[in-house]
Amino acid sequence: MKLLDDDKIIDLAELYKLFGDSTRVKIINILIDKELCVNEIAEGINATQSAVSHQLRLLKQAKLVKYRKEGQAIFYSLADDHVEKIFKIGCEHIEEI
Amino acid sequence: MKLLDDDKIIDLAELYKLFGDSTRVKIINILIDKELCVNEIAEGINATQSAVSHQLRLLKQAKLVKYRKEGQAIFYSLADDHVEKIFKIGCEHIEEI
DNA sequence: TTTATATATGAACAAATATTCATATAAGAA
DNA sequence: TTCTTATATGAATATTTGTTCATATATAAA
Repeated sequence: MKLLDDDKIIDLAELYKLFGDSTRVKIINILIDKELCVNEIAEGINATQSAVSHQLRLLKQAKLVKYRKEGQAIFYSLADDHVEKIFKIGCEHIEEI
Repeated sequence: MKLLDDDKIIDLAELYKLFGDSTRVKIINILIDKELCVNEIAEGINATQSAVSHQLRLLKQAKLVKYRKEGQAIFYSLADDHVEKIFKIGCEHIEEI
């Protein structure tokens, strides 16, 4: 295993940072296997619409979630399998401690 | 996939948070496949001994690294395969964006 | 014992960040 | 158009967090 260069290290840290907040982890968790609109997410995780929207923006920027408009609603879902994979490998780790 | 309860969500976020800082990612990266003492780590990643020591304390608390004393030196290494696994799955993700 | 080396730690400071509140934008319904 | 609903966003605030600096602890060498 070679050392990553600094740019990649920073990218990697930025990626994990997004998983490093409980509101965002809740969002990712609730989006596993389904798509939900912002309000549904907010209700589902007991957070305000604003807080969820702010966090979705970060997840969207990092391409961890994708979205689809339908009327007034905007449905969010996980962007790809990697997101769930990263989530699940973390779960495995905390189960084993 | 069921929703994790709040305690697990918090544990999970705490775990990822540790991967969400470039100094710590560098430490984890440099410890893959070998053990190093604090000074070697500090030199290897261009950080001060103090900064590295502070971060090692966090990694140690979370059991992401283990250590072994030998004379004055303290050799650190990754605690288990999970750490490298989490690291590598993150690498895969950033490679693909 | 004194000196040197390796590591850890507490306090202070600066920077990053999550939430709240108010409000803006956008889309549909009346 | 006006009203309602859904979402986004900017500013302010409070909290968290990483680094630095100084110093403490511990081990080995002289």
